[in-house]
Amino acid sequence: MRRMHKENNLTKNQQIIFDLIDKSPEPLKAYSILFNVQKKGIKAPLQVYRALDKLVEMGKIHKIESRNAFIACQNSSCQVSKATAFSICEMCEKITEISSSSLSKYLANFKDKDGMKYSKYNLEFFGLCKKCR
Amino acid sequence: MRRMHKENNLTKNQQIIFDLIDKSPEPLKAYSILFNVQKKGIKAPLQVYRALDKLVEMGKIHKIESRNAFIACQNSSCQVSKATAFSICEMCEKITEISSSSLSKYLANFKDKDGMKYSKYNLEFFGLCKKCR
DNA sequence: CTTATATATGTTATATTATTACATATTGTT
DNA sequence: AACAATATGTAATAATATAACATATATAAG
Repeated sequence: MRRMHKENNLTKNQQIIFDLIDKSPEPLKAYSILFNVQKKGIKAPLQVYRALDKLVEMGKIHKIESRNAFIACQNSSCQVSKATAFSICEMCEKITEISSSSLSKYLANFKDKDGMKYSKYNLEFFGLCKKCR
Repeated sequence: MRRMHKENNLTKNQQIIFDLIDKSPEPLKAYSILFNVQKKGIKAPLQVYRALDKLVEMGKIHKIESRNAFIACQNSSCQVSKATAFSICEMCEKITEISSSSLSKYLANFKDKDGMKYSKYNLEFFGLCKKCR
């Protein structure tokens, strides 16, 4: 290996796994990722989960919590993901990252009754997409 | 058993599991629930998951997706839960249901770029609670 | 360049979370 | 009483995720 992570470069495993997720039209699950990268030498679940953790941390991908699946960041790529919102079609499972500045402003400034402000949030909307309606 | 679910009554297993979650100060995980209700005759994971599914469907409890844990509804109890928001302390894991009419109004009326409106949402905020700050 | 430290990888085993499949029982309705 | 719908019981297994430990590579400091 030439070098590891200078600046924001990805390591070998991270790159392999990011590429797969990034070119996928739909969110991928950890073991489906594992299956798809075995030919590239990634053999164990832990290797996948470690790369996923780092990629999430960097904001390159997001986890769709209600689906245990991972999707490449579709917004301001490569930023740390502290504020995520997704649209999920309950029929066809099409999942899209929502990019709405009014929504993100509203949520970033939201304070609860005790005045607690939050450093991070994840929002998942459910409904029917155009096709499925 | 005398009767099952007339009106909104819970069945035997649902009641046992709801009572446990309702009196718990913190969200409970499925297998911790299972362990705690084995003395009451509920022996298998599936019995727990089935009751949990129904209770979520009825809005008596909510699932905290990022934690795979279940919490009793703390808002308008016993309504179908289509709109949920939680506050999660990343230090002590204290989790609270957020009850803010402005937030719920904002989200219930949110439309994305394509004009898509949603029938359901789940929002999880992360930060540090009062004690942990 | 060499050493130290942090980060990444490889590997095995195992823990945790959730569902499939099938049989039986109870409820509410006709 | 007969039926359909819902709930329960049980065993097996699938799917998701982490612990523990060894090795390798990268970056920073001397």
